[in-house]
Amino acid sequence: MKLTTKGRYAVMALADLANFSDQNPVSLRDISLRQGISLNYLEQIFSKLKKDDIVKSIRGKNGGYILTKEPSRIKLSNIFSAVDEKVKTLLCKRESKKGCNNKSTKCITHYLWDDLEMHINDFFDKKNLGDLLKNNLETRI
Amino acid sequence: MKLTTKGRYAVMALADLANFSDQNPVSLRDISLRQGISLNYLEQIFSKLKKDDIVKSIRGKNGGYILTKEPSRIKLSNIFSAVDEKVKTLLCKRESKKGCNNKSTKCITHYLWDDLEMHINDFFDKKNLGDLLKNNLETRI
DNA sequence: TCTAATCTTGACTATTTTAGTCAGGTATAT
DNA sequence: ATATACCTGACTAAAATAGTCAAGATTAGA
Repeated sequence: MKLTTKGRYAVMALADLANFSDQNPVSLRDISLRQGISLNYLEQIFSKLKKDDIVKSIRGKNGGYILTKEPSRIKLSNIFSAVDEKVKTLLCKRESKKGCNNKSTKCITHYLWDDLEMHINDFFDKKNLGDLLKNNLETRI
Repeated sequence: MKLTTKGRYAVMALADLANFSDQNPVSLRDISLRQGISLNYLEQIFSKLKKDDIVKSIRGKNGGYILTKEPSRIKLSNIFSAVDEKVKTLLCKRESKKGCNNKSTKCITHYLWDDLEMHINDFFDKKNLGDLLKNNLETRI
């Protein structure tokens, strides 16, 4: 089980965005330089964030991105789902064969996996970008 | 983020083992047939489970595997760590560059990932094979 | 109006991981 | 003896990851 860089980068980039945008949009180029993430990759990530209405874009010179809402109103679960970072529990492929996914008899790990999935989603649902920024401020010197 | 089949299969196989071993060892061939998991793959998995002392083996005819302890004493976290199913949080590779992993300044997502890792490990630490068997008995018809 | 900075889009690709397979062994009950 | 198990290591196809690359569309400012 692993977390991918896409979700991580998305969070880092949005945190950067929140930090550096005072009214003015922030360009991906700046984020790329500050966070050490490839510009092209950031473009991919931001197109998804935009589609899910987490950021909005301003084109042309001096353009860039800004958050559509306050950091405290952006849940991490929103960010992850935007960039397809989700918990996949590898559903049993044996539905027809052994009756998992069949009302009466689920395979023994079925509920366990469901349970974990809820647990993790819950975790990300409770944290927002604002928490992260605050926390980072406290723990940094 | 996803869970792999290896951990899932390990749990299923061990549950099967617990169900069908009344003193006698259970062969992988039987587990393979009952659970629909490839025999060769099971062999790989069980060699790891054995190395971590979760099962022991009896070779030769009428041989097989048995649990080394009661199901209630086998934590799921033990099983997963045995088969290398672990939470990998993709540590930032930028240690030297930006100072993550450096005492004073961790990158903004660092604590978040640590936190999640603990959260998940905790989840698996609290559940054991016995719970799973009991639960399965209740929910099945 | 030109141009540089910026977003936009889609196709492409190398690497790694996953989920196994395959081949050949060793041990032991009967 | 021999069939039934475990044991081990190398191999591999498919998928996911982590990007790169190329060509365009928009717009601020000179």
